[in-house]
Amino acid sequence: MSREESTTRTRILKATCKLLAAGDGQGVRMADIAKAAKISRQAVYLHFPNRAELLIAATRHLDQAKGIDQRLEASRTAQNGLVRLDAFVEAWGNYIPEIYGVARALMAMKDSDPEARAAWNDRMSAVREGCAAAVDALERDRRLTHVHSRDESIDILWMLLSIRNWEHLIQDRGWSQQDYIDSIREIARRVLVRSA
Amino acid sequence: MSREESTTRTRILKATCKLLAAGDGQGVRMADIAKAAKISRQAVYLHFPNRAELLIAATRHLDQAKGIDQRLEASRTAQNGLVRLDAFVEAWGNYIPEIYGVARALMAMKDSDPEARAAWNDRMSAVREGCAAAVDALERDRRLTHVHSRDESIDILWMLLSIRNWEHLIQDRGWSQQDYIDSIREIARRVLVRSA
DNA sequence: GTCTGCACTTGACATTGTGTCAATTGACAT
DNA sequence: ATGTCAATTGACACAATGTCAAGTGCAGAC
Repeated sequence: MSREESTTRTRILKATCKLLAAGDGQGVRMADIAKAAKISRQAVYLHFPNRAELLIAATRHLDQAKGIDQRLEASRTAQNGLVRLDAFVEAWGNYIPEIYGVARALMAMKDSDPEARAAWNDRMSAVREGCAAAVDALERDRRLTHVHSRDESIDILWMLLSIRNWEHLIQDRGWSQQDYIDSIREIARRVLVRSA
Repeated sequence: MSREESTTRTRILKATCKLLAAGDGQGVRMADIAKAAKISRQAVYLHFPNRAELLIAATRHLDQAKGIDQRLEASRTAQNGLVRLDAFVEAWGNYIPEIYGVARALMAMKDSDPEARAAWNDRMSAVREGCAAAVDALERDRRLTHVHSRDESIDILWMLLSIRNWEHLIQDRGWSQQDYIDSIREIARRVLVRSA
């Protein structure tokens, strides 16, 4: 939200996010986006070279608009590793539904477009950093189970928090967001944390 | 393998599986499959009405050729719930790499084709039944943690064993198959099993 | 032997969606 | 007035899927 600069570029990005969030999913074409932004299809190409770049820009736009960085940053202020783990699970887990539409489109594109793949991996590595920070905080408190190594623990937490897992439970199995958060938090604790 | 009936239909299915397993991934078109099966592109359409049905038939073909049913059945003979859980994790987890290529193509198609989606869900519900059997066996032994309900436990095990999670760890993070199996087994135990 | 049916081939074509190109319009700034 | 810049319009190239119609070659029946 922040600035109300309604440049054509941001109108396109907003339209893209809106259509993808609506969840019709597959059926979002360049022409649909143009129509939603009330410009011609060709005008979209004046701002974005192709569909992949548009989707990438849309995720960045969304990340900024939703303030994901600040939200994840919040978990950094936690006093100890356990609280930090919980806070991170909650912050990211509650962020997923807000970006799912766009994320889904980008995930699909990543199979065919190397640029999209790179952008996606970049985005995911940011999440992984959060996982690493949480794991390291546990380690510092000597509360990390050493069934797995540090790096393995990070990968496991990252896997648990993947958008695909959210999709599995919420979309495919009909879980509520609250049940999802509660379960993932519990699983993360059981797998990563040992009793004091 | 079983029968060496080299009908055109099975030649097409074998070619499809082979190309998809090769992992080039996105770049498998109907024309590629036809060429690999040494027939004309149009002949493929004499046997399968469209790409979606071909992919669906290919997964069925692969499931049968690899004997997935027997392999999963093996875990049913386990004496107790814990052994059964381990056996199921191992059987399914080791099956994933053998079908990943075809599964990936079908997963991609499921976003756009309702038939593919239905076929995929059907396939996945078979895996879920295995998860349910393992959870129920634990329940019978009074070894199931009751942090989650029975149904939630099933969904969680199913989520842990999802192909996407295998993809995350093996493809994206470079884990070995052995590390993957060991970790998932360990996580499943920690989440589902309580000490005797 | 020829006829018939069947599996397959050949080549053309429709369709959908992406991306490109060139000519034009309209507004605004100087 | 003129130049510039964003956007429009319409035409087109390109993949890839899927459809259609005519033709080929071969095996089995009579």
